[in-house]
Amino acid sequence: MSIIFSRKCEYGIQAVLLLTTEQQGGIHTAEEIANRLKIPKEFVSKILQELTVNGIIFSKKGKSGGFALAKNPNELKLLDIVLAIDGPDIFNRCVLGFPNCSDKAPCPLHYKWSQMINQTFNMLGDETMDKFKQLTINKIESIQ
Amino acid sequence: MSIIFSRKCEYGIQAVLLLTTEQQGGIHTAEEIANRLKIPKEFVSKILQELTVNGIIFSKKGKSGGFALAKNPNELKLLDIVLAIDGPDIFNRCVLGFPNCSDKAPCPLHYKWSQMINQTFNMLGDETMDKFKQLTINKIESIQ
DNA sequence: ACATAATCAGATTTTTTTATCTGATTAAAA
DNA sequence: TTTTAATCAGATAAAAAAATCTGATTATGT
Repeated sequence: MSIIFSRKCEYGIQAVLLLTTEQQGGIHTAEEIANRLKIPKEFVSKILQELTVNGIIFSKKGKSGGFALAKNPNELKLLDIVLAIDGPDIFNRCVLGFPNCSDKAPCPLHYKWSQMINQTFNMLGDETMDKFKQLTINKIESIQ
Repeated sequence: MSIIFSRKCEYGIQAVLLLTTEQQGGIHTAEEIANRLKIPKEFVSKILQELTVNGIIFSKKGKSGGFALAKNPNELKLLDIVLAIDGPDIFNRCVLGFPNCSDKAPCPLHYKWSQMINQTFNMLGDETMDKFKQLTINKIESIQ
């Protein structure tokens, strides 16, 4: 199957979106996140840890602990989440897998693709956060 | 690692591009294709078979056999190749993995993403074939 | 007709990704 | 201070994708 993001990355983005729908400081446990998104708890725990290490979210240990957004959602870009989870490969690697693809020796998709990548992966910055939140809330509800 | 296309799909696209750089009817063996693209021969053989079944390329069996483009390159779209190898999943599946994502209940990336998909996956139709061929030749040479 | 060189088909192995398990550590609440 | 409920860390298992192997079939060229 062709995929765009790894499963890990999909779950990570979903989790961040869920946290985004809450007030700043609204804290959720890994189990709660897993249940609402219907994804494996242990797996999402690992991903939440990576997001924590990379400063996208923060974690509170111990009883009544959990996870919450570290940044103001307005400053958050999709780029940051993907970088935190899967690293820079998706941006460095040629979309068709040609090893020497570059601006100077571009593959047939090179220009359109990097244009698209820039547009898409910076999107959480220029969308208004209200609209974004609303869409996300709809989505979370539609899962349940 | 986040990827865009499966490895299988990448190899398939690369192989078709290689065939595109030849005159219509120019035939190449799986081994030749594997060597020029520096990808595993047995794996690309399988992929070439799938492309054959789906009518993207045709195969000639026996001695002096091999593979060649089945269509006029002008009629060929990236979409066709991806569909032949990985099926329609990439177009049906939500980019963020939300199970109920649709036009009516869109995920935050839904609209931008489908816009991008349409632009990108139909591209081999509206690019002029000469330019496309030139880019591909550059690319193949830069690998070696 | 025979040898050769290719595709084709299916099974198997290896590697990577996804998912699970176990236990340690942390901190709040009783 | 003890119990409880959470993150954290590392090992392991299961599933999927990528790669390899073996042999059969096909058709060309000698």
